[in-house]
Amino acid sequence: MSLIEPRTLKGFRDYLPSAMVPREHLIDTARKVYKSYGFLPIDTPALEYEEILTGKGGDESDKQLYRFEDSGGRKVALRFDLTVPLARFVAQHSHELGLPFKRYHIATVWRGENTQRGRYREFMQCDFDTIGSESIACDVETALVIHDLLQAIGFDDFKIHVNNRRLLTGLLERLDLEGRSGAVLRALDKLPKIGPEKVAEEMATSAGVSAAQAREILTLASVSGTNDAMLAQLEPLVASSERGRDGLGKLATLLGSARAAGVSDKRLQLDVSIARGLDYYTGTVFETFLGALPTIGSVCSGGRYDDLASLYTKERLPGIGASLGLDRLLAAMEELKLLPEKPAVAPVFLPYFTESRLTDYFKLAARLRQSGLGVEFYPEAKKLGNQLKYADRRGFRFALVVGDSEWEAGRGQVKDLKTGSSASVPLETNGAVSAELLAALTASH
RNA sequence: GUGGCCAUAGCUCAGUCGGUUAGAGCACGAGAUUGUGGUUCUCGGGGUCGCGGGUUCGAGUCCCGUUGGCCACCCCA
Repeated sequence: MSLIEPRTLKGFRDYLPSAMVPREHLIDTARKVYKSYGFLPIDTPALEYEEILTGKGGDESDKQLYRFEDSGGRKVALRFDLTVPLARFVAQHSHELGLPFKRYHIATVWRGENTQRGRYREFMQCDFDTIGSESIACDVETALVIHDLLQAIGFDDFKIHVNNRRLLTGLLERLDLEGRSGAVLRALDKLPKIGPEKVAEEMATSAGVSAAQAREILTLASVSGTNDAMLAQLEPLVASSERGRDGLGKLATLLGSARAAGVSDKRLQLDVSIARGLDYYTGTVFETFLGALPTIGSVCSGGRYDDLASLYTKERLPGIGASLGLDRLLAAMEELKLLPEKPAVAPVFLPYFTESRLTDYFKLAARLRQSGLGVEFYPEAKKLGNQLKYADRRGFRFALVVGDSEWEAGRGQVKDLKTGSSASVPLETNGAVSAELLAALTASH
């Protein structure tokens, strides 16, 4: 009989413990940061009616959608991001939620696009959004969450690029290019990659922008310097547009408030050229780059949208949020060797030494766990050397060696696997785990 | 979706001009005086040379297709 070749689909991955441990750690960190700002968890189905998911996002996301007919003949699709399901969710439940509604959502999404380093067809997003408020306070808070998140993950060298789309839409309005903002923005997004001339070319072909118009747009986009200097330079450029002035004012407030909250200008940078691909952003936009690995792209992106759920409800639901690119971030951390080689395990390793004492080992391990210590008991009474080798490879900190003589003496040998030293301590006092044992097993260096 | 490069052991790779039983390091398993790991030494298991077809007396090696990976474009986390 021929065997079935074990394999996974292109762009879909298995996660071994060495990959899963840092992954869970990252998710825990994100959860902790989101909660510290009052965001609440939600979840939605992986599968939605196709019409829910195809309504927005344009041709490009439609192409990348995994869709099929279920056995009941319904047209369904796998969610492509967490924002569209959020829109549906809020439209459906807004009366029970209360506004403003702050949620986070950590879940898998699927895109049938070509794979690349850090880019898969199944990947996880960690979104947080604030729905139902247009206050600039939410924009500030979004920046702070991104900042805290990256810092909590352990990055020191990163930069959040921030912009406001109203700057540009204000200018486009004045240039009578209002309807073509999407194409202009996409071209502008490539500025750092292909340079101003190519961008002007692309704007001419894709949006019919004249050379003079392109010059104005590029002048706006090429403003540089410190945040304060840029704000000053931008002022005259947008002065004639109310929308532009509003965008600039919001940026100034955002930068000032973030600074007051302790975010240094090194980490939050006004960048007029970032625009974000998706058309639904209307105000503040964010992209976050790692100083050590800018080529991997943005690891946390988001922005403000003023009509999140208009496809599903007549209620007006403005919002702002961002998404942490978990897989991209993990790929970056792996490349930068920020991930531990040995996954963390239970702190205490208990070798199975005296075969006839099985129940005693279980009793000892159970007591230690009740005292709050993680304990792994080796399942086979193999040679001690082999068991210690196993413990060493897994990265255990302590081995509690208890053999014939130890059982008889009522004492255990606590071996520090890092230093190789060991100490003999009593196993119990008055029928409970002895204080000496607990102390020896929780000692840290 | 378009284009380029690549595919040999679990991993990283060597394999001459097309020639005989396809190699190394790491990893894994066993052992080196009875109950002490990380270093060392010995031995061992593990390969449809991604898959399918073709050329040839003969293909890991050349050709075509296919699948997968990487990279660029597109798009995006």
